[in-house]
Amino acid sequence: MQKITIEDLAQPTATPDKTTGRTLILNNAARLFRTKGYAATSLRDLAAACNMKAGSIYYHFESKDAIVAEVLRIGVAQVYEEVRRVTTELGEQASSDDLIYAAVLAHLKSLHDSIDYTSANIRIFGQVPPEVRQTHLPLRTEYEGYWQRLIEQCNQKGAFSSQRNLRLASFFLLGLMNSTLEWFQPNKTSIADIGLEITTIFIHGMGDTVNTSVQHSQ
Amino acid sequence: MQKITIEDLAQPTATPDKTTGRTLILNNAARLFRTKGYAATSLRDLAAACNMKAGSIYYHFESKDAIVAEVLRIGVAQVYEEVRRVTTELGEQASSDDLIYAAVLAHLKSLHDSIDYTSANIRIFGQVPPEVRQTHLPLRTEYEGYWQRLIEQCNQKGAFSSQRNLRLASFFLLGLMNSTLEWFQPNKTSIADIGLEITTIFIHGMGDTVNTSVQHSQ
DNA sequence: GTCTATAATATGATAGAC
DNA sequence: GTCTATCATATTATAGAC
Repeated sequence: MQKITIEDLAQPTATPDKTTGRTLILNNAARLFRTKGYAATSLRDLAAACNMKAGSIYYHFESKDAIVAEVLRIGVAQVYEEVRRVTTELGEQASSDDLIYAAVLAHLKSLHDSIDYTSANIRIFGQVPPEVRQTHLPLRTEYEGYWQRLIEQCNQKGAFSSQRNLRLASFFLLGLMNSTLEWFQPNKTSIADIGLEITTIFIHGMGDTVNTSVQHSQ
Repeated sequence: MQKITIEDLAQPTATPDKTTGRTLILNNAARLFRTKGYAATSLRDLAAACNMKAGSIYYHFESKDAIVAEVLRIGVAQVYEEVRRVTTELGEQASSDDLIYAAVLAHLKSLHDSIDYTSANIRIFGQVPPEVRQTHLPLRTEYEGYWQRLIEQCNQKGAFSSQRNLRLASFFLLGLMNSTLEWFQPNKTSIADIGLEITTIFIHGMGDTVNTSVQHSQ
């Protein structure tokens, strides 16, 4: 569980800082949706944040719904791609501890690297117009399924007690990781430390008397 | 960990079904805020759900902010009171396993009993006007502190490895429990089973080879 | 305790100049 | 690619009848 460090996680799909029209609008939209909510973010607010006027936005997007749909998509796609990348890189023969730790760290790092998009996704998913939500749902479900299969793979390697409910376990782990968006403070504990703590508790629990889970895989 | 069952948890402060003015407005407001968000819920929507006209709401509340402030307060207070009640009832000499299981079950049951209020609280907290949020924050922080002290008590009884970060642990447990609001389906797994699974994983982890955590405390 | 009517303002979206 | 101006509609909140 020490092979992958936070420096090893590249950022091929990280949010670009480009200040051109479309990307600028999306970045500001993600931030405003996250902080103010979907309905409370007016196109005048958004335009002002981009140093534009409201009418100009319609050159780049056909509607407010089109903007929020793209913000939602990016919020999942960034994380999904990164988690898939590091787990694929580890390969089939990796240990369960290594797989889970790498996936947890990739999810957490990506989540906080693109925090405006990922936090907006989680916060406003339930608020967007039903058509937008229905269009977005399959991508969410697909990513949840990716984690379910990851947990099942680890189970088949004998990593878990047969008493555990695997469907619940993947919901627990995702919910736990995503909740970091609401309380994480960079100056208190690093993402790498939080990832290690989450992995350790998930596999061994709070009461584990083994020295640490890091030494576990050595 | 078998002493407390889901039937033992009374509901002294559960949301009343009264259809009188003020309570009717609050119940409908909680439901609409939860499903549509804060800004997207208009006072016309709310009045229509109460079979009223928009103007009539101002007889019961002085503003939309006053309504949402009360919805937020109830969302935390219901859960807080119930968790405090069952942990106080168990007393100081209870085992760590019993304490955590009872608190987890009380939190989960209360969360889903008053789901419109609790889910609204979690979903719209970040969207309400800053003054409302600041007024509500101390109650949230106090409840989080209650869990931190509970975890610390269990730690002093020797329940946890000294390697674990107790501050993170309470955030993990709260985030994990609250995430059930987004995916819980009553026909798949009961709240009691989810509570047992959460407690077991939190204390012993997914890889625990002990038969079950229930037999643990016998 | 609920109604109607209305004031004052904000919203998403469009049309057409530059 | 951005602007101004505007349409049609929706919003919170108030005043006063019943």
